[in-house]
Amino acid sequence: MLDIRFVVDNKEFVKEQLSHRGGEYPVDKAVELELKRRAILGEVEVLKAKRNKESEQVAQLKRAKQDASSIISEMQKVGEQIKGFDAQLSEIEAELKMTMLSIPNIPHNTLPVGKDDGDNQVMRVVGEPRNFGFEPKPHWELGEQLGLFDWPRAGKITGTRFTVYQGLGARLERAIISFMLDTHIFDNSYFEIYPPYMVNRASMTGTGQLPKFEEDAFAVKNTDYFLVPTAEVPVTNLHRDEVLDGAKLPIKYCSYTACFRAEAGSAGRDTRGLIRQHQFNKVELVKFAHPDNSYEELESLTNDAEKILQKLGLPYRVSMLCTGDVGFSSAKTYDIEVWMPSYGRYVEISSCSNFEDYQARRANIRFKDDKASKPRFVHTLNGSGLAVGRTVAAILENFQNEDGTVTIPEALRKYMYVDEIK
RNA sequence: GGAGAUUUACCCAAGAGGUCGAAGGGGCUCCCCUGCUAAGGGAGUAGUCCGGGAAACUGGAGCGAGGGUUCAAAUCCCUCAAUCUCCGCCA
Repeated sequence: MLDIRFVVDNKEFVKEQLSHRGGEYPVDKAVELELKRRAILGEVEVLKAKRNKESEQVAQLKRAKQDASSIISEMQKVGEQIKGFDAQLSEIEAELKMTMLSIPNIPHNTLPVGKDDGDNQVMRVVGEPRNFGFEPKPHWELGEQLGLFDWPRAGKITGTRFTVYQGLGARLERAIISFMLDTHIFDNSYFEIYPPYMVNRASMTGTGQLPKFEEDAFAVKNTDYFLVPTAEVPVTNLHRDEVLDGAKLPIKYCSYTACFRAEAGSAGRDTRGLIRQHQFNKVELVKFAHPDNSYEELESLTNDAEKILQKLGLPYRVSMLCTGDVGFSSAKTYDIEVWMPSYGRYVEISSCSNFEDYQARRANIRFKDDKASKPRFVHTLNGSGLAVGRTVAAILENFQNEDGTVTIPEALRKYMYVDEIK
């Protein structure tokens, strides 16, 4: 969430910046509520100060065994007034909070102004799509022929958009998870976290999935828990309501989890293969950074994620999302897209974002440079490093051979114990 | 799932409806004292959030969380959460 004081003091600027996202946001309403809140707060606090003083008088009179009934009856009336103001205040504060939660982050000024993904800016293209010299197969066909996946039975035991991996398919998925984690731990110096797959409502709100996007999440019946849509949620919330030591920033975490998404708005899209699933694996990178250098940290986080594709030898490109395409909580996002022959285009495999203090304010994650200084909000960043299922798809498709076999990239062989899938 | 206990500041911990933003330890910071160390003596040590103010300063909130009772709540009542012990069940 944005800083309400900043919004009050810079209302027109905020509205102008948010207009680049397209869409309407209740900035005026938030400002109005905040001003009302301050006015009532001023009144009620005068009354409370009076009550505190007079109650002190009562205590003294009682100790001296004197009569205090006139003050008490007067304070009864004051108490009623306070109660009325407090009720108004909590109503306004609740409404203000909901309003602020529905206002997205201000896009960073380096973003191209644009409407949708057509206006994103390609930063670099690495590697070249291979010239096959034969008709390449999509990964779902290869996977079926090689016995890596069992979608009919996945449908039977669970439903659509779920996958049963088996044999070398299961091993490939597991190998990629280990390879990604090891790269980030040993090459890139991240600290590994293995969190719960369910989180409570406060965590989902802290990172911005709630209240606006509740229909995208799976809720666990008879509880107030949600299945994690990404490790970003549990890992970022590790430090919710904490004050971190500024000297320890940046804190760098990597985390493997399964991820669960309802894909509510995606009916009919990517129905075949591994691209869009209700349950998928992902290795996530999360950073808690100092505001002074969070944009450098965004560059290095993106490079860390790219390193996976480089080591695997997969062709990819990196784009900066435009103002109309950047996510709700993000100030700046780079998408990393891998070449997917069956789609004949690049497909998103990682999304690396700097949320600045937007998430940190929601989740109340602060730091102090030293003991004497005031706590400030950290900048939070995250990015996939990478989505595992889509990596499996990319490997199968990009490294397939004419005879239907798939060559395992060098970097994965020590995790796979075989050089090819046949 | 059942029963009981606990939750107070950096840590441990005392706390009666009014004198409590909170005794007492420990730790930490500074000072004194001894050749150094150990020991001893003294002083300091509530952070945080929301207001007002140019500032000095000042008002309010804050004892696990949220409600309630009361002129007044760490203290009484209710709901919830976490931790511990025992029982049950289980990988």
